Amino acid sequence: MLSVAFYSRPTLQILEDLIGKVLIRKSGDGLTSGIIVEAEAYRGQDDPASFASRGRTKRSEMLYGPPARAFVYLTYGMHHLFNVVTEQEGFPAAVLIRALEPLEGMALMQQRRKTDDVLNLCSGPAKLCQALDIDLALNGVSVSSPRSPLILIERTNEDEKRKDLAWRPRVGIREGRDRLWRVYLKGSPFVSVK
DNA sequence: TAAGGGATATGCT
DNA sequence: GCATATCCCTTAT
Repeated sequence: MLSVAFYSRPTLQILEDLIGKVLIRKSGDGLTSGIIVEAEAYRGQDDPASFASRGRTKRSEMLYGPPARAFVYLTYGMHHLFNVVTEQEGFPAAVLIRALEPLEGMALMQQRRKTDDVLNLCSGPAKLCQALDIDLALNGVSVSSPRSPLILIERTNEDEKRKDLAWRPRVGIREGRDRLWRVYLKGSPFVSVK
């Protein structure tokens, strides 16, 4: 499992390192997991895309907290977004997980997403929250505790065997209009933005 | 391409 | 208080 130290480093470094890691969600109705193929960084009050750019408010408070905690919020009134808090307590920063390659619990994901299309299960920040049943109830939970319902780990050999990936993790960097720090796994069909 | 929907922050009164 | 604009999206068209 990725340690607190992993999340205490500079956010852009963490951002890149998270590509290829596995996000695991344990819930009452089963286990679901996926390989991170796209993510995006928000760091500091000077980042105009970050909640923190508009000061320390109730909504941005989690960003200022200690690293290795989940920051979940609702956007557009209906979609949950999942971030991992990074850097030292007091410095507002996080990485938004934007897309996963589904790994385990495929049937459960299909049921929650109401589709059988594997490419449509986790190819977006709100889609993956729906597929993994991530909502506000998980806001603030640790992602580096063995007992947590939400953890991140290195890919294991078992995963490699199961997936037999054709591509190797190579990170691409996308510079959007105002989102400068988005990375994705090159060649993956599971990224959210084509 | 647009509509759907709720929480948040801001700017009034 | 209340009104309004905005928000890191998805689905259906």
